[in-house]
Amino acid sequence: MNISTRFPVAVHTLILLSISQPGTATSDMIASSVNTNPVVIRRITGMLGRAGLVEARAGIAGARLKKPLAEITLLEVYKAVNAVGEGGLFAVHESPNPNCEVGRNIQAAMNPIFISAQRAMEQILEQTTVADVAGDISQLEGIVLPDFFAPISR
Amino acid sequence: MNISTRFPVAVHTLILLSISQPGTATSDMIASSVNTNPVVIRRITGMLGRAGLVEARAGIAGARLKKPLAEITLLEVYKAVNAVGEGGLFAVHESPNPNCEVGRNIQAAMNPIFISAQRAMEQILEQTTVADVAGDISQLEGIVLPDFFAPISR
DNA sequence: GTCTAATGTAACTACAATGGTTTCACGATA
DNA sequence: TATCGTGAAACCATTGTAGTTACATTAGAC
Repeated sequence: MNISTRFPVAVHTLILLSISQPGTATSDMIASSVNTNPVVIRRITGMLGRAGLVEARAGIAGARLKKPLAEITLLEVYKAVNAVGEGGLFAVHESPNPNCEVGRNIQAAMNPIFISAQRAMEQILEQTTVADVAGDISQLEGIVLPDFFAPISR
Repeated sequence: MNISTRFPVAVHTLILLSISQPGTATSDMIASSVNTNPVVIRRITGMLGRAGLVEARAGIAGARLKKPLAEITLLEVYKAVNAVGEGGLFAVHESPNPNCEVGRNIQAAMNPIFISAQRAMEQILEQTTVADVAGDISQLEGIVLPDFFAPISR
């Protein structure tokens, strides 16, 4: 499995909110840029709102940023939209056999590794702000990229 | 979402294979230590076999390790069981609007960050071998852990 | 005050991945 | 030959995601 697209969509949304004139970035407009349904956008702005990153009120067109993009790290966005569920990035197999030497210790032995692996990933996200991503977009604008739509490879 | 339990189950399985007398670690026996169904174990040993980590043949009880645990990194196991699917750890929202300045660049701007975040996580897994986990289990054995079954917290 | 537009939210659907289960053919060995 | 174990297919329940419809509520324009 992979991490929810809510995360990149939320970043996309925040950038649109920052570069749009107040009141113009409606969920309809954002949805057409993201290429999804307006309700999906509202769900995400709702989560961003509960995390204190934006302020959106019923009836008022367009959400408002509560912080400049330079003060919003990707990690904050990732956590705001609950990009990885409860229990962390790695799942563990529940209730292994306590009568087996391996079964009764495997979780305690692996948990620290899972935690540090997840933390290493999140630290990268913490080092980048949404403003950095927006800056990259400015730089990219007008430049032809040969592998523009290339999927993430490992 | 989170990473498949196939990963910890595969590590569990490899450790059992290494400490068991040849021919005794059947999928039934492993399943009872993991607390799952034997077919689930066979699915995983099949993937480990295709990755060259174990050798399992129909009719012969118990798979055989093809490498000592000290030469198997957690990253190899993680890749063997396809712990994160195709396209990488992070999903991207497909086909954003190419007529929007943000839409047509968001993927190119975020991909490098996604790749390095994923790589940071995988590097942690690469630094640990299955033998390290088995060693931790030996050390833990007999020691009472207060939060033994504590879930991963973030 | 009324109308329009936009949001928040609930409910439903389709889809994919996971993990559990049953079943059966086939190989190995006593 | 009988038994045991594996490989593989098929099926199912559960879960998370994303898309969609529908509707109540609110703000602002007229």
